[in-house]
Amino acid sequence: MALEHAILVALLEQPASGYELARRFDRSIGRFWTATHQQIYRVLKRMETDGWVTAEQVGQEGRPDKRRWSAAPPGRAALAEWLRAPVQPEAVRHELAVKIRGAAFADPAGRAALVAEVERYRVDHEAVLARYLAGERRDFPDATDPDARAALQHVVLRGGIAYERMVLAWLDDVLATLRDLDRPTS
Amino acid sequence: MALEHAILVALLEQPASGYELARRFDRSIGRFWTATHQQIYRVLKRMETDGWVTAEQVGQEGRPDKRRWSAAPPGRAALAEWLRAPVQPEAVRHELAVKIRGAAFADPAGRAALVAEVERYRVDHEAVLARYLAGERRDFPDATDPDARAALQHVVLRGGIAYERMVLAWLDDVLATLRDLDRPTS
DNA sequence: TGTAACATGTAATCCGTTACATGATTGA
DNA sequence: TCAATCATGTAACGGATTACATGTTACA
Repeated sequence: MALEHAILVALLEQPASGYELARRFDRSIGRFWTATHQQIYRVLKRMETDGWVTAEQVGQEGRPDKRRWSAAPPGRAALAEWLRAPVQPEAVRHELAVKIRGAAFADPAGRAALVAEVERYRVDHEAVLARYLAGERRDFPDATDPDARAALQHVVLRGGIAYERMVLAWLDDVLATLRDLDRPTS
Repeated sequence: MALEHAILVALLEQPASGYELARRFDRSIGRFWTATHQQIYRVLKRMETDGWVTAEQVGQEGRPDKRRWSAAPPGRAALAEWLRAPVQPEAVRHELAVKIRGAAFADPAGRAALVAEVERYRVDHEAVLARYLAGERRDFPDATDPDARAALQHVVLRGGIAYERMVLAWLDDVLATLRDLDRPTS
C-alpha cells in the first residue's frame, strides 16, 4: 500500500487540507496515483493516530474552517524507510487491450463500435498530452531545473509525456489493424 | 469490472480449466490483466450460475479430473454488449513515480538506495521486453498475420513492446536525473 | 434560483490479496 | 525423498468504490 506514502510526499511538497489534497490527486499527483476524497479522509485519520501527520486548524472568513495537514517526523521516517523498500510489481489492468482481443469474436458492427470507441479514447489521450505539455512549459521553462524537487517532478512529468506519446502511436496502430480486418479482401 | 470479460475472451480463444486459465493469466493475458487462481475460481463459479460459461468434465489418467470451461451464448452476448460500452478510465497506481518525487525529501544515502532499486527495476523490464520480442518472433513470424485473431493478439503484443521500450528509455532519464542531484557542484 | 466550488465526513458493498487446505503424479 | 506441477477450492482481511449526508459562499 502506498496511498499513505503518496499523501506524505504531497504534504511534504505543500501542506494542505483534505479537500485540497483530493484536488491535487485529481491533477498533478493523479498522473501516477489516484485517490478519492473518501479514501483521503480515512487514511489521513489513520495517519494522524499513527503520528505521521499533524493538523493545524485554520479559520477562514466566509468559508468552513479547514485543517491544514503537515507531515510529522515519524511520517518522514516512514517515508524514508518505504523509499528503501523494493518497488512492488504493479497489477496490470488494461481494459482496452481486453476489448481489442475480444474484437476477434465480435461481428463487423461490434468492431465498428470499437473503432469509434478507440477514436474517442485517442482524443482523450491527445488532450492529456496537451495538458502535460502545457504544464511542462508553465512549470519547467528552464533547460535546467533549479533544485532537486523541480528536477524530480520534471522527470516524472516527462514520464507521463512519454507514456501519452507511446499510447497515441499505439492507438494509431490499433486503429489501422482494426480497420484492416473489415477491408474488402486486400 | 472486467475480469469476467477477460475470462470470456480467454475461453473463446481456447477453452481451459481454471488452473490453465490461471497459468495463462500469468503469461500472455497477464500482460494486460492480472488475476490469481483464487479470483478465477470464484468468478468462474459466478459466471456458471449466470449461464455465461459451461463446464465439461474431463477425466485424465494419472491426474486429477479437470473441468474444461467454455464460453456459452449468454457469455458471448454479455461480451458483445461490454465491447460496445465506453472504456472506463483506468486507475493509475505508479509506485515508482511516488518514490521518485519522494526522493526530493531523502538524504543522499536514501537517494543512492533508490538509484539501486531503479537499476534493479530496469533489469526486470529489460527481461520483460526480451520475452515479448521472443514471443513475437515465435507467434507472429510472418509480416502479415493470417487471421483477425492473430492480428489483434499481435497488435496488443506490439503495445506491450512499445510500453516496455518507453519505460526503459524513461528509466534511463530517471537514473541520469537522480545521479545529477548528488553530483559535486556541476 | 440554482449551480459550482469549498469542506468534511459515514455506510454499504464489492473486489483483491493473503493465507490456509487437500491430494495426486512426475522426475531429480 | 523432496520439489515441482497439476488441480480445485475456502476463509479472513483490508482496501477501494459508490452512494449517501450536511452545510456554506460566490456567482450567473
